[in-house]
Amino acid sequence: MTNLDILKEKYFFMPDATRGAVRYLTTKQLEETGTEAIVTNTLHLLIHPGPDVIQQLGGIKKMMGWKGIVFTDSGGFQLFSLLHSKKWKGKVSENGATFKSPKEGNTYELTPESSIDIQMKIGSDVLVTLDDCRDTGLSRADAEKSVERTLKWAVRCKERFNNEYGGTKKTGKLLTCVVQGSNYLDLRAYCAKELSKIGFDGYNFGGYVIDKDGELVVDEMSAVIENVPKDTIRYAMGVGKPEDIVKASKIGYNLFDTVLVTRNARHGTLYTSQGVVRIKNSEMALDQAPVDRECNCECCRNYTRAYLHHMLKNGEATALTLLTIHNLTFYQTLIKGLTLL
RNA sequence: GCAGAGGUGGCGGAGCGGUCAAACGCAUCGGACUGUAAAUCCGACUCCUUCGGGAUACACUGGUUCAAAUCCAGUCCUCUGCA
Repeated sequence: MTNLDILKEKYFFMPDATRGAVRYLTTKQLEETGTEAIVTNTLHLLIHPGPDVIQQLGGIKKMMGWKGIVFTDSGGFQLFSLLHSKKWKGKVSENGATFKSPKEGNTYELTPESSIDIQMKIGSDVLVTLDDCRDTGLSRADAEKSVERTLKWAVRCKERFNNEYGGTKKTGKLLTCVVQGSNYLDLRAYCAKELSKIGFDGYNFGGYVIDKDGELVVDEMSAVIENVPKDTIRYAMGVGKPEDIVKASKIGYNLFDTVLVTRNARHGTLYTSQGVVRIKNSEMALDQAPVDRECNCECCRNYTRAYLHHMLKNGEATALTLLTIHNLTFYQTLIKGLTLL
């Protein structure tokens, strides 16, 4: 059994392996970036390949050949981004959500209980309670509703985890919750306190982490940290740009994930010790330097900016792999350099 | 050499009298991306501009018209059938 207590003792950056794979990386390449934990997604894995299939295959870790830590995000964020925004057909109610997958048309139900069941079948190490995630700029009334629902669902998740599976004692797994409250500091504090009364292994900052100007919502994040027990996981979900991870770490968060690392790599925005480098820009065409002179990843050890520029602009998938390796290595190096804990 | 089709912005390709600085695609040049429906999306792409506009533009040269990428004549090129 993996020693999960380490999650409370140091900083981690988790790349998103939404469907059970960090896009364009093999599990070996993923390990070589210094990654120790990943996040997979309950809702995506529910649809494909389905929790029963994963269970029959021995769980996500066996499927992936991954020896590190696996988080499962509960699907709360997807209920927001796909259902509330009406990109998918479905509805969210007090009991949970029902929705149709747009490709196959199958109907699914995601409730606090089923979310836990699915996460158990996936075989994750750290589960996340289903939450009612909303957009920023929410009205007070809607924010209150979201908090109340998130609290009720958290209770139901914990009961399911304990009653059905025997909790951490029996499973060795951890259960973390999500704090909502939008931009209302008192609601954030209230939600954090109430969740603390219930008791979880970790308290995750949920909702949107940047405001409309792209600034990290540090006040909201602080309001949560101040009302949560010490010696727990403090996961800033969706954070963020390198400078925002540094900011969040100073507030007291120790665990991060963001799609920016891998998505931006694919889109040609690279993080380096000298700042952002846009590899697709024309000035890179003859640049024989590595992406980052201070980086020792496979990409920077072996390839020039010019070569990567050429490959990415011309659709060679190898570039997506190499650039993802670089960005993720940069993040893991950054996270290992954080020393406040 | 007869017959037919055609020459449009970096390329492909619409338009066939005015609302055309010219659809759409590609290429090019920027930008965005924050618990991933994303190898995606957005913008720019003749020149100048005090951002209101202004000046040149649809092979070339003339012409018809208030008005031409669009109609007419000639010139130069290209492609396809027949010899």
